[in-house]
Amino acid sequence: MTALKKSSAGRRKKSVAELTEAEWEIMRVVWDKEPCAAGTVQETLAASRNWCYATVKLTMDRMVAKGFLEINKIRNLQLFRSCISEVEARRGELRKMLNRAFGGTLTPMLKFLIQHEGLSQEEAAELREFVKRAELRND
Amino acid sequence: MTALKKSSAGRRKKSVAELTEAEWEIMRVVWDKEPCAAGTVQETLAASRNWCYATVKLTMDRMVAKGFLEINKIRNLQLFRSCISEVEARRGELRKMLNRAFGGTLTPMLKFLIQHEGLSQEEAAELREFVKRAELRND
DNA sequence: TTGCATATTTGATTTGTGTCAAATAGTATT
DNA sequence: AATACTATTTGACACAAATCAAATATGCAA
Repeated sequence: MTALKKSSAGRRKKSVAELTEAEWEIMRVVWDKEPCAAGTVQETLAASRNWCYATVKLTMDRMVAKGFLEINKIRNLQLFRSCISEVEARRGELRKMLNRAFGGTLTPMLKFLIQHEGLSQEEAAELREFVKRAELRND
Repeated sequence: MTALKKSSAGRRKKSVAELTEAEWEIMRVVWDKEPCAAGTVQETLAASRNWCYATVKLTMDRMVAKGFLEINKIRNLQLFRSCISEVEARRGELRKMLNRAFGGTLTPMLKFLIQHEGLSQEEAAELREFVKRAELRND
């Protein structure tokens, strides 16, 4: 069936996180700089997104409520850090996509990639390399 | 870089569609039964989603506004048909996921699959088969 | 202790999605 | 034409996300 592994032995709380686009942007900065203040995130994103401080801060507060971030307060300063890993976030995104567009299993997506997304020879070779390595690991 | 092919020669209008979950559900029925009436879609989905007719109809009307569906009217009956293919919708979903979670390129995702999603030996073999076939086609 | 300079919180607005109930309109049947 | 259906349209409402401007609070420096 080539489905994504649903759940293995030791299950973490909610390993399938679903972030919005804005949340992804913020998370990337947090993963990179945590622990960090909202102002730091806002400044870091200033180049690409013209968000004012209040916007970033409020969004981050909401992310705390959702369990994506947590705050560690030092005097008047709130330092944020992530509660979900990039792996979990990626897994969530991937799973959502697979469920929506490919019936939840991997095989149809791979087929799609090859049939419709024009995997070039080099890309295909690269993919094959990955597969080989995966097989070795599983031996 | 193993990026998704951005755009080839003959470009259709907007081949990167982004559907909501509800829209996906409706689209699946439309692709399967088009041309079809809103009532048909509502009835078909009745088993899984308890939506009343007006909900489905309004959502479909909004999808027309977005260019996902079109209406062909016969007397008092509106027959809907899709304006985007399943391939386009899948591509949109895939691209969105790649952009958000993997920097927009395929390679990191494949790596992720193998490293974190536990591709089994059979799955890996299956994948390798696909790759091989893809290579043959590209020769 | 008086203020400036941050950091934080609040209150609001806008937009989009999900969801209907109710009002209309059109067709078909007596 | 009057009735009974079915299809369509309209007018909400709730909620979540994105987005700020403005009001507050706090800490440091003169």
